[in-house]
Amino acid sequence: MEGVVTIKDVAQKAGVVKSTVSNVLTGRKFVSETLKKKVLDACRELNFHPNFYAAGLSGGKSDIIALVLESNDDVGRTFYSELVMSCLKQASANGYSLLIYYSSDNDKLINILRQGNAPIDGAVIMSPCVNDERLEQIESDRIPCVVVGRPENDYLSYVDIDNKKLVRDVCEALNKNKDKEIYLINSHFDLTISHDRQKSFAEYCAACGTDAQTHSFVSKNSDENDGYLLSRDIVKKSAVIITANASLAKGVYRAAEEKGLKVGEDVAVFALGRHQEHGTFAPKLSYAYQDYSVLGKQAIDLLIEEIDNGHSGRNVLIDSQPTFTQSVEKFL
Amino acid sequence: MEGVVTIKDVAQKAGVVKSTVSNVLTGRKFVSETLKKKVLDACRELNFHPNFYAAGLSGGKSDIIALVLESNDDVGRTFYSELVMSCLKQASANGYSLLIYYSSDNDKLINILRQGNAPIDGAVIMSPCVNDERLEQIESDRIPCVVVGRPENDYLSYVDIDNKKLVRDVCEALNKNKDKEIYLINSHFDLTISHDRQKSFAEYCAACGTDAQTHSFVSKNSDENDGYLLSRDIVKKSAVIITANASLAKGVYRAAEEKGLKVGEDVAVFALGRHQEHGTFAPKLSYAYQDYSVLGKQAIDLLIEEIDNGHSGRNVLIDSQPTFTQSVEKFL
DNA sequence: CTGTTAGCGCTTTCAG
DNA sequence: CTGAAAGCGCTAACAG
Repeated sequence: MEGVVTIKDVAQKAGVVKSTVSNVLTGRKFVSETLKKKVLDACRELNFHPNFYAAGLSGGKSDIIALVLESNDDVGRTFYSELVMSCLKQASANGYSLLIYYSSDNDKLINILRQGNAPIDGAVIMSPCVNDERLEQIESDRIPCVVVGRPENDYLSYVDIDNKKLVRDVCEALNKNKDKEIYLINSHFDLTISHDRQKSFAEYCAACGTDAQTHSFVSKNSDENDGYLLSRDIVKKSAVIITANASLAKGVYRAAEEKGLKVGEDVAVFALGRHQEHGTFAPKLSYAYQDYSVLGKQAIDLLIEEIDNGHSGRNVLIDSQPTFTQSVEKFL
Repeated sequence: MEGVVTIKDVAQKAGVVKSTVSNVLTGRKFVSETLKKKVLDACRELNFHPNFYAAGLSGGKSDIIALVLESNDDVGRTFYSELVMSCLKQASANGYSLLIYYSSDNDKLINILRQGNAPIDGAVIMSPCVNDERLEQIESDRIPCVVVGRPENDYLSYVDIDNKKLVRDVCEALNKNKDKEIYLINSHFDLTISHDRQKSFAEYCAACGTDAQTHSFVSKNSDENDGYLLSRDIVKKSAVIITANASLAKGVYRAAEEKGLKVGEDVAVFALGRHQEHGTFAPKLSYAYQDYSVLGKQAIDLLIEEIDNGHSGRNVLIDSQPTFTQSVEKFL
């Protein structure tokens, strides 16, 4: 009784033929109750478990979802770990295991997405991985994919923070009477997130009769120094400065201090992206919390939908709740 | 040029036969440089990528490591997430992807470990999953496995905190002059960790001439109430009470307060297991930090060793550094 | 409703 | 050193 137990053994034991066993197991074809029971009993007695590779080779599902992460960016552990854990939880809740690819080899990462190259039914991809034309090449025999963060390509579904709404909300909240000078210090334009924010900001400016051109800036490194340099000339009484992240905001604080302006009182500062504390801010920085748990969960849900029903073209935008604290206190 | 590109296509293009391509790709047999180049070129031109399932079916490696978690216990997210992230990092560093199974179906979890039932070269298993005789059944055709935490079975390698050393160190540190009454409030004996701690404590008692029997207790629920009930009769001046976890310690604090005893001064309290803040303790609780990052990393290392060289029977014990603070202040 | 047959794409004998 | 053929275990046509 040694060696691997195959459906052939089960078939013999149950007194049927291989395909009947297969039909019982996959449930794709009707089999009489009597035979079904015989087969199931035989499976149990022989302790049969189907071979994963063989099933996959002949077109079965793997019940595995991939999470594709690029390991180049150091974007902090807590960030990834929240996404990973929420994907894991949601995938498991739906009967899937989670296979995590974490590599800096973009080529390798992309090849995973081809049909049959990896034991997966679909993949959730962290945005940076897909800024690549090669993805387009394999469009034909690609497995279902969902991207976290809006990708440049328009043929992939995605889940993202609703950045446009966020920017609009923040602008409106901090410039209720449209009597303030409002500015956006954006991150580099390689990121689609920057485009979305810029666009929304421009729309807001248009509605206010403000010149968006002179009121928005693109930062190269998105760091404190950039924030300082770009805000130096614009910080003034009654200015609202919205930055792409907390580091840039830090620079704005410095510029304000240099001019003897009080953040929260003379000038409002708000960071659009902020996940955890990046150092301390006095007065406390207002920001929008990026909830990667929700992103992960929604991505898995959307992916499973695509696995089951094919590409829907549906995308999911998630509301990001701005937290208004000391740094905008007098502007609310 | 459509459809899936197989080695057959590559062979045709390169003007050789299938097996030659295979030999070049797997490198298991010598092939002349000229042909090798031809084949490799053909692969590149056709953008060939081997089919994962087919390779697996014929005995190839998957370069995937499984992490098997049981989802029954609510043992806090931070706990698992540290383990997951460290395994992910270490696996990736060695060219492996990490496939996470997170289920409450112990049966399903165990079947994964059979050869060919899942696309994995080996598995890291969180301890609770393996307390099961069924594992023994599949001993013959099981993939390489490493357990985090000492399993009951002696045929699996494992990585664990060195609990024996920890208990000994703590006992010695808090009872330098052997003039204190020292107690152990252990967790339930289903856990091998409790056995290890008990054993070490008994050894220490023997060396001190203390009766271990009357100085150690088994808690059923390992919660605050258990800690309170079990310690009520033993808290007294100059008592050292070591608990299995922070919840039990909380109960000891309560018992001490009830008797008007000061923790850290009249009575020492130390928690062997503690990963993060479980509420606040005043005075601050002394405890041993369980570093799951190290456990994960070591588990992966050991597993890869087994995948490469077969079962070594080697286990890894990790030092846990006790942190002595206010709750044992006057006992040091 | 059940049984036969032909592959899935790859590795691996075993002859040339 | 290279080529033909067998088969891994399963599913999916198709014929009974």
